[in-house]
Amino acid sequence: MSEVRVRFPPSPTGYLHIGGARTALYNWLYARKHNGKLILRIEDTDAERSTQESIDGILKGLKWLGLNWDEGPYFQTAFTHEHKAAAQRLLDEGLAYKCFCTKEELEHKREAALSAKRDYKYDGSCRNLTAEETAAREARGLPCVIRFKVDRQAPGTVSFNDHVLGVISRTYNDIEDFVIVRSNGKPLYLLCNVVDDIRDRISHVIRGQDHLGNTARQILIYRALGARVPEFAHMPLTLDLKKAKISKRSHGEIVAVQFYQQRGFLPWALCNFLALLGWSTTDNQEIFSREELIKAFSLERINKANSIFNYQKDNPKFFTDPKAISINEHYLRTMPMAELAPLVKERLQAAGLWQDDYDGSRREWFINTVDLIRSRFHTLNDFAEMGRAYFAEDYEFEARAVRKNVLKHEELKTWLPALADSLEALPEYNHETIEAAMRGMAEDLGIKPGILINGARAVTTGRLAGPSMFEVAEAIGRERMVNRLRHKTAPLYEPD
RNA sequence: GGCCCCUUCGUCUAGCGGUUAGGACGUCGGCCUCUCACGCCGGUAACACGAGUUCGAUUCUCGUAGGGGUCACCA
Repeated sequence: MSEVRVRFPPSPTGYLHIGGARTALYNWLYARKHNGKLILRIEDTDAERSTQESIDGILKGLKWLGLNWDEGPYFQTAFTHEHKAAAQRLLDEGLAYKCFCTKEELEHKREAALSAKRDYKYDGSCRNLTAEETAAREARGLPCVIRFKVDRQAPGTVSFNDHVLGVISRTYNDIEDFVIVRSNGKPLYLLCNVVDDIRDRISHVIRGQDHLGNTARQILIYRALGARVPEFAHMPLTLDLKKAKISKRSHGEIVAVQFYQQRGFLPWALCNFLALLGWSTTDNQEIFSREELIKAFSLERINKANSIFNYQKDNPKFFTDPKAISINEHYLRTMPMAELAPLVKERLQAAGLWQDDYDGSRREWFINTVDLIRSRFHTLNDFAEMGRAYFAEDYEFEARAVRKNVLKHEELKTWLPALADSLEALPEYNHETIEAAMRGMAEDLGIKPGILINGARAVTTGRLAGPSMFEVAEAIGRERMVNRLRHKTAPLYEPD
């Protein structure tokens, strides 16, 4: 079996979105699984819309996701001469012809056909022009496009065995003589893409089902060019809740890979989620390490039906597909601390909360603290936001926490500073002695321990909920705890 | 409209003639408990419809309906 070579060919007209990322992921998985190569090719033939910014964004997105490529990025515009040469060759061999019909004429015919509810296809007006007629028109300086000549005689249908969908066929009659080169001399996507895939020796074309309609025409080009036709696998599309294809234009940042990076997603968690959007295993495994996923992946297990990206706009709890969040949470609380620590570090640095000794003398404290708080976090950003009180003194107080756990008990104004005294006096300061102190004090006061514990939590972390208060107190440290209980309690009782 | 593809819980899906139709996420209830989360236990919830084939259809065939894609001198 020949080498597996797949490609990801984004057109740089915007950011990398999750649909594109998923296509890249599937190609990447297939390449890795078969020890093949992934080629990155930037299809920048549309000079109008292509931007350097977009190219940078796409490359950055792929790198962040960890989808490394083996060749490229190649740029389609660098091979324009090849595309033109291919068109010329088709022309020379009589497999394509020049068409002098104007855009206006065609537009007119198209509209007429449409309004008459007829199917429109190019009528082949210029197909049978003699060499002399063609030459005469060229001599008059008439602009022309080059059309591929679809052979309507032979077999009748063009078909291929799609790795996802099975046998797909289309009759020649349904295929019009399509344009491969514009009147300004620029070759079109259909041609460029094939020429590039031939040059890059692509063995498997794994792309979205939105390309299904291109495939038959492209196969015709492969054949006309005498090239081997690659294998095809058309992935289902991802739609929104209203079943519309997701797009940058209509869905904005929610579909941008960069958005997930900003919101504190773990790159592999996103990959894992994307892999599951349209692909599964028989045993229903859902959490995969890189190696596991590469091993388990196969084109044949890709679902035929489109899948829905399940997100509700303006839902603060689920700012994206709940499943994506849940997978992210899973990794967040189970991944090795050695891998998580640097990621948290980045976020703390960005928030100005990082201190260098977290990497040095206080490394153990840092690791333990992150480990302590991670189980109720959803994203990396939470460490700097919900977890701010562990790393800074200027944390905010949740209104509900203050109302429910502080203001409700006027006496806490004196109890909590008293608790500070007792913590300060402890001969040993650890979660066990802290627990004994707090419970003991509650008993002495004849109150439920929860009142003291929850009050302490609200004052020292600003939050209604969190990990075991005794461990929190240990993590925050005696000095800071005592200080917070003494000085941050009373002000909460003062009206704004 | 033509052509092509698709159709199992709200969502992602398992299933490849005989299952109490399974799992995950969400949701609901419970346990745990200093709160919340984690974790654990349990509940809710699906084969689009109609014919056929068959002893038997979620599964095979054909229709119908619905959804999607595509019909450019965009990629």
